[in-house]
This record gives sequence, structure tokens and C-alpha cells, in this order.
Amino acid sequence: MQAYQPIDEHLIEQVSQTFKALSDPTRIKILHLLFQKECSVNEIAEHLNMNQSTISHQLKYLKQMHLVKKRREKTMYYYSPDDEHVMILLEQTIKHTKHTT
Amino acid sequence: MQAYQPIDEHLIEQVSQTFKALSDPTRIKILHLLFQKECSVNEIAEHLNMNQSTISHQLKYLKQMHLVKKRREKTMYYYSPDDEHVMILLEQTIKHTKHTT
DNA sequence: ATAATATATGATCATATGTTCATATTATAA
DNA sequence: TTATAATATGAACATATGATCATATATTAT
Repeated sequence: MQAYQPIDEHLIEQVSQTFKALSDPTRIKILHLLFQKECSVNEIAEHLNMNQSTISHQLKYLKQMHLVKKRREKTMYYYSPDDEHVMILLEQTIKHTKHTT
Repeated sequence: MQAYQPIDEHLIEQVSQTFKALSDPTRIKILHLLFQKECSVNEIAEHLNMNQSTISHQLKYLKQMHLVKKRREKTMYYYSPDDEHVMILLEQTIKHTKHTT
């Protein structure tokens, strides 16, 4: 008889949410871009060649997850990463995947 | 004018698939359990108090992603982790989340 | 051979997710 | 104050996802 670590449902839920945030190609592209350079919404949309609306929706999602933050400058909002651990997780995985396949 | 790293669609797709595998509570529980101990399908189902069918489906998913492997013993299949990097990613994030919130 | 046990699989269904369109909001510039 | 620019938002839609049910498959024991 072995004692397993009991499952903390709330913890598992949080962990899954973190990974879910990183499970979409658009969000990965956004985060990876912001990792390189703070960007406005339009800059992101142009760089990724995607709808401004799509980017806004995903930024809202990332903001609610506290993965990005924004600052205003004139009429623009500049977004940047706001969770170091998650960014490390992402960049680490990109690097590892690149050197594996 | 800054030169950004060009986006490798295929790479991003692979990375997102890895995170997607880790974005579901049931799969996290399965992997976390297998991290502690090699288990048969029924052992997993009983431990997690879930349907055998549900577990089988998720194990198939994880197997196709090369995140778990199985070995036969009599009528049973024993599953265990098969991707060290992904397991490190998971355990690291569980640990970090635990100590953060 | 047959029954029992363990696992796999296909279909179905409800819900979640991501994108787009149209439009609202907000701040600056003229 | 009005026009413009940048961003946010809500509704709608198509697709993806995860669980369940019923049943198939495969191996062992009798």
C-alpha cells in the first residue's frame, strides 16, 4: 500500500489554466513577440498579419490571466509580458522543441 | 527598424500541441499519478474515480503524443511517462503554482 | 472451447473555444 | 467640437474537445 499525494482539484485547475493559455498558436505568437519587444495592439496585428479584433480578444484573455500588462501612450496601448514564470515556460519549450525535432 | 525572429508556423504548432496536452485536468492527473507510479488503466481509473473509458481515451491521446508508453503484463497494460521534458514542465509548474497561490 | 477480466474503440452529445463582423468607446488632433 | 485613430466589445458561427454509453477486442483461466 502506497500513499499517493492527494489530488488538489483547485491546484490542478490552476495548472491546467496556465497550460491552456499557452495552448493556442495565436497566443503563443503574441507572447513570443512581446517577449522580444513591447508592442501596441496594431503592431501585433500587423506583425502577425491578423485581425485587430482577434488580437484584442486574445490580449484581453491574456490580461485576465495576468500574463500581460498594458500601458497607455496617447491613443495606443502598449502590451508587455507580466508573468516571468510563464514566459520562461514558453521560451524554454520553444527552445527545446526547436532542438528536438 | 528591428529584425524580429521570423515565426516558424510548424514550430509554434508543435509547441501549442505540447501545452494543449497539459491543459486538461484529467490528463494532468493521469500524468502526475504516473510520475509517482506506473499504473494499469483500471488503477488509474480507480485512483481518479473516473470512467475506465475516459481514462483509456486520454491514455490513447497521451500515447499518440508520445507522452506515455505502455507494457503488457498478463491482461493488463501498465502505463508510465515517456517524455522527460514534458514531465519536468508539468512538475515544475505544479510546484510553482503551489508555492505561488 | 468458454467464461471472465482488462482494455480499446466508435458514436453521440453538450460545452468550450477562436475568429469574424459590426459597432462602441476613448483619447488626441485639427 | 468634430473628425480621426486606436482599441475594446458583443453577437454569431463553425469547429474542437471531453465525457459517456454501448460494445468490441484480446488475453488468461477454467
